[in-house]
Amino acid sequence: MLVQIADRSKATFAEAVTPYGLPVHLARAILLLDSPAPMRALSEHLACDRSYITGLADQLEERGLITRTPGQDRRVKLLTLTEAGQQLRDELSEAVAEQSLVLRRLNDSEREALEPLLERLLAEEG
Amino acid sequence: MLVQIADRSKATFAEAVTPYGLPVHLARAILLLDSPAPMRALSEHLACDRSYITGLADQLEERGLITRTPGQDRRVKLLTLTEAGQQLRDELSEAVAEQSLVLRRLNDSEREALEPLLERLLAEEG
DNA sequence: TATTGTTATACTCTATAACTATA
DNA sequence: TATAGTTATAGAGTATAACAATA
Repeated sequence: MLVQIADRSKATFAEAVTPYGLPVHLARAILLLDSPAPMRALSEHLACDRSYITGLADQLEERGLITRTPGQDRRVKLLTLTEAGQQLRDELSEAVAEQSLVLRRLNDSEREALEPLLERLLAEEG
Repeated sequence: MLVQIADRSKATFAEAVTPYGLPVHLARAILLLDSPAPMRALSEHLACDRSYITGLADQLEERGLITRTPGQDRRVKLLTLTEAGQQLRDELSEAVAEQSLVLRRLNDSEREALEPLLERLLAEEG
């Protein structure tokens, strides 16, 4: 059931996001770019290789949604949302929240009951 | 969180299953073959194309785990577990249950609390 | 005509390995 | 020497399209 729900949540996310013409991973990346972040950080959050982030960043840059700016450590590149990126991020975040299964199907007290259970499931071993 | 948990559940499933030398999809197929089923049914349960099932069935057949038997409708082929397949299915099902996050991390009352919430999340629209 | 399964092929996603530039 | 990002390439996984047999 958990896997089914997660699959649906992913599908729901994809639906919420496609009107904006963005592949899922680009949308996830934008939502993660709350503040400028090194590409390495993205690769950890998205659980993928750094080389894959390069491709995502290329696409986001082509669409004018981010810029790459060098960090204090000059090996690092910070991905920073442009103004268009910021705006899109706000819209996405609203659209995703609206469609969210958890928000649509459960009321406050149910969500409060669900959360600790999920936390236990996610807790580290031991 | 749901997505994270599901990803971990999938990873856990994969770990439980690899000692048996089976790719995840073959293992899932075997577990679904509780009783002989048309390939079409598999493709729906696994949410993939029929042409992909052909490949899975080929592999399962090579390993001597299933046979293809024609159905009453002679277009249909029923996938049926061989004796070896049955046995492997039993072992798999035990191994998977043992590793399950939900069984390992939650006690009975917690599982009872979780289930109705998940059911609401999965409920059809309306 | 529509459906089941098959075949061949092509595409998408993602990782690996080798590279550069810094540290 | 180790790390961040890049590049080119390869592989896994999966779909599409055309087809044969049956309904």
